[in-house]
Amino acid sequence: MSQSGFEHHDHTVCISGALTAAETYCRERKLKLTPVRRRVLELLLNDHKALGAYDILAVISSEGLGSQPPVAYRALDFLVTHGFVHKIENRNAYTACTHSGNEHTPAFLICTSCESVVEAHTDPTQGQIDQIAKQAGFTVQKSTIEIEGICPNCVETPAA
Amino acid sequence: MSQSGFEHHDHTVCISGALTAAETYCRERKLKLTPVRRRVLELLLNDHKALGAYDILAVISSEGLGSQPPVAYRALDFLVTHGFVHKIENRNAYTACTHSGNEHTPAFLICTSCESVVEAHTDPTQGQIDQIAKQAGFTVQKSTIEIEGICPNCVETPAA
DNA sequence: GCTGTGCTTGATATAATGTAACAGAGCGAG
DNA sequence: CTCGCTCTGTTACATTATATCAAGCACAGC
Repeated sequence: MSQSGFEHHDHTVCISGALTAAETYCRERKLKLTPVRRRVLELLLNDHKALGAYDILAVISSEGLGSQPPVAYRALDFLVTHGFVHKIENRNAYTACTHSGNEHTPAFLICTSCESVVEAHTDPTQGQIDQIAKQAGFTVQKSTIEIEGICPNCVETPAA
Repeated sequence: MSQSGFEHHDHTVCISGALTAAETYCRERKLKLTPVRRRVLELLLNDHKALGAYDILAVISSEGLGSQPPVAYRALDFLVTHGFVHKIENRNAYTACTHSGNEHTPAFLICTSCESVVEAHTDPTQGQIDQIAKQAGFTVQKSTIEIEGICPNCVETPAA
């Protein structure tokens, strides 16, 4: 992984790293990374895009892992709750967390051309948001930061 | 209006100000602030909360202004396109813009207790987001910033 | 005044996204 | 071995959003 997140990288490392991190995390807390849950996480790790719940359902269903919407939504709930996956609100879609394990305030860069999603990070104690909240006497529980635009790859060669 | 946005204020001024601003804007550009569109804007101005499209539809329908979903969605599209209304993605709901007319990068403070929504503002040239985007070579088109938490009124008296 | 053009609305149907609720399966603790 | 827990299977439904085509309406130009 590099600084920007849009560069080429050894993606098999991305996947296996995140999977083993998830396995470790679950083992430590006696959570069950069941076949459905694991498979959904794998699917989302497969590339840095956001998949809709029904896209995911279509795949796991074709693999005999459950064919009804609740199966997909339950797996996603689990993965989101434990921080393995984030929901991209403005797409109604889900993407694997690329910083598993850490507490974080993610900010997503979403390319409107190739639909790549990169998870960046803000320092919550540094930003304007925190200032604004403080000034307003507002206690922050959760931040959703989603930035749409054109990624460096698509500036050069649209829809890479 | 004050700095934080959660204080009491003369809300009739809020409403009439935003409405006349919208009227002026439309007159200048020969846009049509038709009865449905105007009424939807009014509804959203009525209080600083986010309303779902079907909440809005229920009201306008009861007033004889159109009873099918596309009526509400079209009015909302118009209002969003021209910046009179913003969509709150994590609620699938809509709220009136309280800074009509200005180009802006809004950040929403959403109280999970009373569901109030306050529109704050970031300086896009100042924040971490801009830095992150620059570093990644990412061209920003649109930002979605939604902060959930507890507003100052609800800290004192829950669910005010 | 007519007429054509473009935008707005009306209306039907359907797609996409998300949940409630309950029954059954599997597994570990006692 | 059985109780209790979590996870899964399944049915049914709720909510959010859009595609499509027909009809109205206003204004520009003739």
